[in-house]
Amino acid sequence: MSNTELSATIAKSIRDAIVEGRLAVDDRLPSESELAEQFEVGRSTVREALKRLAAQSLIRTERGAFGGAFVQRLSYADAQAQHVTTSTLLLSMNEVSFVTACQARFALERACVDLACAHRQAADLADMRAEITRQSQPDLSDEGFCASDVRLHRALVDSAQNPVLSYQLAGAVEAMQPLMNMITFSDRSRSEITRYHTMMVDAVEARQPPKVVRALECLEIYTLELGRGKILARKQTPAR
Amino acid sequence: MSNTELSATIAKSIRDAIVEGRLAVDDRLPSESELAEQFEVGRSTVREALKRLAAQSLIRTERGAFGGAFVQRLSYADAQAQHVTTSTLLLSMNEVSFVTACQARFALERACVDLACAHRQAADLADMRAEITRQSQPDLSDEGFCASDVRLHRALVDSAQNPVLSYQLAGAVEAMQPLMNMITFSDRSRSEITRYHTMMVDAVEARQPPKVVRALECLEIYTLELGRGKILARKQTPAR
DNA sequence: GACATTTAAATGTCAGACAATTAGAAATGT
DNA sequence: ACATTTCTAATTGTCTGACATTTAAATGTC
Repeated sequence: MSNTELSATIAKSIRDAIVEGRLAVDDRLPSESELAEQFEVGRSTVREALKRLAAQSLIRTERGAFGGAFVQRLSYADAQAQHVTTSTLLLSMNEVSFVTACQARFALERACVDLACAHRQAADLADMRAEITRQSQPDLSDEGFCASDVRLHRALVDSAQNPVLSYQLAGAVEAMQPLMNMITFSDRSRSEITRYHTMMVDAVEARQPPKVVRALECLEIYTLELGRGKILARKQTPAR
Repeated sequence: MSNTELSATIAKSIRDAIVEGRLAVDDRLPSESELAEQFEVGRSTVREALKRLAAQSLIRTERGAFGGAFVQRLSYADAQAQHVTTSTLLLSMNEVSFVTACQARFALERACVDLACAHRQAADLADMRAEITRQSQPDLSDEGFCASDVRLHRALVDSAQNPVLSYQLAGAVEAMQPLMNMITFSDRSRSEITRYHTMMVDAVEARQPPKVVRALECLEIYTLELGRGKILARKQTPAR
């Protein structure tokens, strides 16, 4: 306790006030000088605390007269961005096997199948079909293929029309992209994947959850197969 | 672009270096003074940037000679803590209906059923049964009941033996707790919930995924029913 | 060789200054 | 009366220099 830095303590104090609702969205915090007085610290210490909160999208700051720090409404987009960053780093900095990550990813994705079949709109289907078309272009780079893959799965998740679910799943799916980028896709594997994608979207359109699940399972098995040969020598501690 | 603060730019620059692997785990960053020179800014600006990174658990700082800022390995625990905070705030600061949140939560939880049945250990079952026993104590407070509920579901998720899945799901489940805490549990509803919990654990022990799913569905329906009457007047913007 | 002391490097904190930004008030012009 | 410009005050952003604190390593002492 004695070792804790003041700026961390102050950040925690303010964060608690926000989490517990004592500070509501768009409320203005006291100015930096006032906070410095209240907490009996220097202004720079307060500023470090505020930067910590800003890094978590808990506050935003505005300059000028009547500016200051305001409690920020955490948007789905911000929350998802943070989730993606965290998940990506977690995967890249720990010895996570390709199998474990893949298993988790597809298990999670299956979570949206029932709702997707129930609530999918024409626009969702169009989005997904558009990505499948893009994936069939022969001049698409590997990165482009992976990016399109992510967008397709993202569209599947969104078709459940549940923003909370989208936030959770899209984060998980996007975090897998760097791992997928390690795989080079031959013409053959591309067409195989696209075939499963088509199966999947057809089943969503037909509102047949078990068929969607089956397509996803095919994809999972095939992805694992593609990843198997791949050297899983991860790069997180390259030398020494 | 012209409006971006220097400390944010510097933080982004270092964050990119970490994400792209140019800085590996436990690498030491240059000292604050050296960074200040390199980026041609004052030391306080560098410090604000470092605090932003520290808030995301991307670095840790050590004091004293040969101290400094080190790239930190993001642990599952840290990642999950961040996920819980983010998810909780997302739910508390946006107009998310109880139904939407509940739907997402149970859809996600179903994602671990197959793996849980396949890989559950005796210890997992023991953990879950222990929580059920605790929930049957009549002198347990509502908060205690909810906390035990979270631990039970957490144990279910962990029994899949997939840390990536645990991280994702545990975050989602824990984030729902504040919403659940709004419900007061009568003796009758407690015993009803405990009954479903027992069904669920029995099915996991018997390795019968469909039965687990059915128990979870019962729980979801019953939870929704309990939440329905509840005033869903959310507190995020109490008075204007 | 074991223990105590000193030293140097680094972060943590503070105070004071100034620049940049911005909304609103005041002044000015028509 | 209204529009435009200028001024003003509040606030964040940045820099500088100072000092306190912490810590590992170097040095000294027995």
